[in-house]
Amino acid sequence: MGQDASAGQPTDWRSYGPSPLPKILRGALGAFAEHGYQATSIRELATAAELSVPGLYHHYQSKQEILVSLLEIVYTELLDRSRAALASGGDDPLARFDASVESLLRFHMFRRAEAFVASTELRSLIPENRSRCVALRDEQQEILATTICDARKVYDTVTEHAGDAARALSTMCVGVATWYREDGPLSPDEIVKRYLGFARGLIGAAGQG
Amino acid sequence: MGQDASAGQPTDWRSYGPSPLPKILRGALGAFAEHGYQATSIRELATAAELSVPGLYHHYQSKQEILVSLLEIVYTELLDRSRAALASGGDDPLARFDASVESLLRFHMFRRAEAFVASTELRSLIPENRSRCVALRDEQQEILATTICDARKVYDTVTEHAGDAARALSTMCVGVATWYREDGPLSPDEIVKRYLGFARGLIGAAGQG
Amino acid sequence: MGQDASAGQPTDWRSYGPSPLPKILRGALGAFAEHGYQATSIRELATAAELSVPGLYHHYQSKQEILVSLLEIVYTELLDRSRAALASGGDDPLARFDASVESLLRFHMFRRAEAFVASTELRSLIPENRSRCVALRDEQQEILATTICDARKVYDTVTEHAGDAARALSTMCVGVATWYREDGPLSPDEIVKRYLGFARGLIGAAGQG
Amino acid sequence: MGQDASAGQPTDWRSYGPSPLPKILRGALGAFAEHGYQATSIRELATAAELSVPGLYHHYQSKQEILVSLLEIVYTELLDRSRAALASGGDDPLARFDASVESLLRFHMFRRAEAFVASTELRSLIPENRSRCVALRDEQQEILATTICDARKVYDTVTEHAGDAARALSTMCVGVATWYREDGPLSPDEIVKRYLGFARGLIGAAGQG
DNA sequence: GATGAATGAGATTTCATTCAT
DNA sequence: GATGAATGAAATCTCATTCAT
Repeated sequence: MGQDASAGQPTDWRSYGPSPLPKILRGALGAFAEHGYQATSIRELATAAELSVPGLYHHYQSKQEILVSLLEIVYTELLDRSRAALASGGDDPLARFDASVESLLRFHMFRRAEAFVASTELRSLIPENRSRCVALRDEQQEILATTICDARKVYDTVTEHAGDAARALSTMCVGVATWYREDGPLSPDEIVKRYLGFARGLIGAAGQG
Repeated sequence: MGQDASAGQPTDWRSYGPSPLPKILRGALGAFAEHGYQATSIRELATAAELSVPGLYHHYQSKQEILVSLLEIVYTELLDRSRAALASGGDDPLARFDASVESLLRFHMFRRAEAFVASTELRSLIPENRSRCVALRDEQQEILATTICDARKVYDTVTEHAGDAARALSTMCVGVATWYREDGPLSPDEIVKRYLGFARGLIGAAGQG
Repeated sequence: MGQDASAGQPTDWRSYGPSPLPKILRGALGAFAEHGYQATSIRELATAAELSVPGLYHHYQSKQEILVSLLEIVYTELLDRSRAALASGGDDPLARFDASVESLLRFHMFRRAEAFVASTELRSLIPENRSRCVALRDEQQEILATTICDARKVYDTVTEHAGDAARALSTMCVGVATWYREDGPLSPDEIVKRYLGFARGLIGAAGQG
Repeated sequence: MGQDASAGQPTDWRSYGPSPLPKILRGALGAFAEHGYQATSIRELATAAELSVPGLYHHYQSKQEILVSLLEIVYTELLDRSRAALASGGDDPLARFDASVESLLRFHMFRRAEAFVASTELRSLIPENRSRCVALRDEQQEILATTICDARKVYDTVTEHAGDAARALSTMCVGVATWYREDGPLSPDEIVKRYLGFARGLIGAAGQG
């Protein structure tokens, strides 16, 4: 109850299949991750999508539209998973906090390129598109701030500055996308473990739970 | 008392005057911060430097050279200040840790644009230039890792994974450059205070010192 | 009495119903009138015709074919009406001249867009198509030249240079399509009256008839 | 006195040297006259100017700017010559009328391509540029209307509709640019003579002077 | 060092047209 | 006839860079 899939949402926020991006966006993702949006030409995007240049324009009106489409999908998936994680934490504030952080971490490992591009290329969006994506990102961050606040209440540490802590914590987790490699020395589970330690310490809830 | 200048290094790692960049690099910094390296044209750089285009080429051989010159200066200043901060901490491991973090934070506030461009445009360097800059950055991070390790030894928390913690901590502090504004609601001192709290918690040394 | 239809020709060269163009050509006419042939895309033509792009190609083999089809219809209608007008003038040379001019004028008011496009886009036709249309136009102009010549004979003014006069006169009437508006200050009848005055003066037959 | 050149104005409105256009505009003129503005590519313009494409952009910011620059020069020369012609007519209304018409005619013969492009490509200007050129053209036409009015007063023909007559007359003269060839059967002087006949007839002042 | 002029290469985008369904 | 997808060619324009003066 409550964990059954509703309307195509990911049933399990911990499980990651292959990225569900359409071919063009998958190709664009790779190129943007490698050289950045500005340094990626339409030709590269077309090649990556195994299309001619006008073929690409048949699906998207502009390079900018490709970027927004990609980022909206990414931020939406992140938000969906964050919500699912939050819900899975039940009533225990610390469990909810842990789940939120873990979700953020896993996303930045299993959707490494997506997350990396989403954070580095926000600046490449035109204002209108950017604000839509920033809204999604902020909503996600708000979840984190709330769980921090709640967790701190229970363990009677300071409950102030939850927003600052959320931003710091978020930055820390987002940074994982910068260096994580599937074939690196640490397994995702191990990374989650270590970072959860960092995270609890950061909010002043270490040693508990 | 420990503040004596050594070899032209900044006497006080806490004090920031105006950025000592040559005019061309100062202009480039602004442009790169605003639009990114790729999206900035040589003409914009020349205009920002109040120079003609060939005049600019008189000083730097290429756009790439402008970027690498800028980033080397920035990373070098950061490293110098980190070393000075470290030294100012004397023999107390926790003081050394605090100083390292504080130095990192202050740099990302008072050299906001510099730090932002240095981290976002590393990718725009050609491999050879990039590795030189990465080496400087890594050296700075190594300082942090060492202080973490030392601090933990004293407070008998885990001494493993200091590298991970250093990376996480570093990411967190670097992120400050993304949002800090001189006219924002928080003073630099206040930010330092809060983040030092986060930092100590993160490495498991909260409540001490 | 002289108004009997011959071979589907318009009975009355003075009366104008809605333009009898097929839908595709009507749409093309509007687009060509507004932006010109070169600046009009096949997609615009398809949209204007409420057809898909391949649907449009089902009817016409190319953009060029659309243009030539349109222009041939227009020049043919103009020629037909000129002939009808001429015939309606009976044996009176001046009446024949007046009718020719009036017909030309009315066509350039009531088939304003058609006439405008026909004259401005002749140059956009490939040579083969152009020569067919030019032949039709020249035939029309020849009618005018003949009536000028005949009218002058009667009123013993110079009968030379009828070709020049025809061209000048024709240009003058064609120009009406450039500025005439249905909701303008002058009624078609009023315009005809004034221009007939100009025309008679031009050929040296003023004050007569 | 009065015929000496003042400030670079053409001393004699009847005499035409080679067109004083800068090389780029001269090349553009030829191309626009041949294929029209829309059908002329930047590459053709560059080739005609014996420049590379970016070389062309060094001098003009856009294709549109090339067109306006050209048209403004053309309309300005036409207006200057019209004023000079008017002045040369002294106090005699008919002489002033004749001079105005003759000036218009000569311009459309000796600046054939210029005049042709100026009239056919007005529509290719963006509104702002168009209105500037239209203002120049209208001023020229206003001169014609005034002379018509004055001439008619003297010969007690109708003085109404001078604006209509000016437009009709102007159109007629402009049309000369469509067909005039230097190596054609008629000399400029001969054409002027015939068209002056047409013009006087058109305004109802034939047989006089 | 400033200036004006120039360029090869390449950017994004649009074109007319076609084909399988 | 409609549709969606595709493409080679070409459009306008900008880039980093260079050179003579």
